[in-house]
Amino acid sequence: MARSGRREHLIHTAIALFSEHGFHATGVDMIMRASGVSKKTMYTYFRSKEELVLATLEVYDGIFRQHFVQAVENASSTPKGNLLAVFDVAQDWFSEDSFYGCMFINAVGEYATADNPIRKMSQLFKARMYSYMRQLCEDAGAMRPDTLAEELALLLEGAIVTAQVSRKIQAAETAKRIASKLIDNQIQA
Amino acid sequence: MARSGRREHLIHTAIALFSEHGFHATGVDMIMRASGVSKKTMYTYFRSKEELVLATLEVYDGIFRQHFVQAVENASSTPKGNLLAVFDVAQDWFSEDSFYGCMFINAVGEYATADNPIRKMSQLFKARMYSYMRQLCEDAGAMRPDTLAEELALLLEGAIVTAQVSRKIQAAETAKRIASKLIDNQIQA
DNA sequence: TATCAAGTAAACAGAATTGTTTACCTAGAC
DNA sequence: GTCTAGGTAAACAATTCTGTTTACTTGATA
Repeated sequence: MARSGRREHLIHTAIALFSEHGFHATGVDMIMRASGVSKKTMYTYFRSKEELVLATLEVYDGIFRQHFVQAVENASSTPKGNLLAVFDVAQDWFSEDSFYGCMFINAVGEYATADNPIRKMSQLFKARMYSYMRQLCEDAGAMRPDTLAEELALLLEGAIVTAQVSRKIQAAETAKRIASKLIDNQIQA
Repeated sequence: MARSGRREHLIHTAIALFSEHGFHATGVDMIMRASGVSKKTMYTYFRSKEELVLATLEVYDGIFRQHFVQAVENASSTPKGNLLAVFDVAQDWFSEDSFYGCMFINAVGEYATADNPIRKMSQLFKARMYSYMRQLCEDAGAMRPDTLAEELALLLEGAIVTAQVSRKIQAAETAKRIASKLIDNQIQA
């Protein structure tokens, strides 16, 4: 098959393997064998492992946020409901068998130097998530949407890491409970 | 020198290198060269790299928590003040040049499988931090110390990751502001 | 001073890493 | 059917990784 779906297939395999085993621990051989693609083909689509990592993160950014936004919007039709739904969606995420924390947080743990493009991409992802949440805050009529979004984003990060490290799925509920108070403080019913 | 400080020296070097570069990306050669110790000596103190990683995390657990508790206790003499000081101490930590996030969170990103001893050690560290904070909550006369400690621990995790990934030192202040409300809700002045 | 434990430096081994090259195959376009 | 783009499988290269071994050095001690 001369189908160009190979690149996407490689990336989807890479998402799964990088998530589970980390970036340095996942060799290109592993990815190439798992996706049933020859090494030569892999290196025609990606000039280096770093390029593959970057492409993987970029695609995953799109997939994750699209899914996230979709799920939040499905859960509620009011802006305030959406803000709370963020944490319900998070809980569903934490409950997945293939939950290994946030891929971008993990990436920064492995590529920490300030100028590293992988690091930068992770930072960008977080900035985009913040942007989305800030918009929700604004739509919900928050008095200080910037502040509220910062707070809710921080709660989400805390829940993710707690679920990942301490295996506490209910961290999502904890975060939601706090979020609820913060939201009520800024939005009059 | 037949001094047995070599083991400690190796571990301290390892703490710095693992923090900055991650675990898989840091080879034993790097650690051994950086600490001016021959490879043979290194392998007499640690039977494998995994053993070195585990010893490093164990020592760092002690160092970090001792420093943390000390700093919190120095900052305030009242239990309630201690609870808030947690986030001031965190901000100082985030401001260090050598801040690369929480070593244990990063470790779980690289060693994710449930039964991995490195993973377990990270989980234990978080449990110990929680214990400490729970004790502070109890001492401060919180109505539900378990709940409050869970909330504050989650806020701390969120601040750590936000400071690490998004380079927002002020995440500590954001967390502190939220913490302050939660504490006041559970403790009558 | 002779001894000995503990260390260094460096070679070595074997596996695994990223990346390249070579020889072969195979489905479609013509 | 033939040609060809694009693929596979596998060998190859160069480096790096963990871990071992060997030969030499040094400092404390009896």
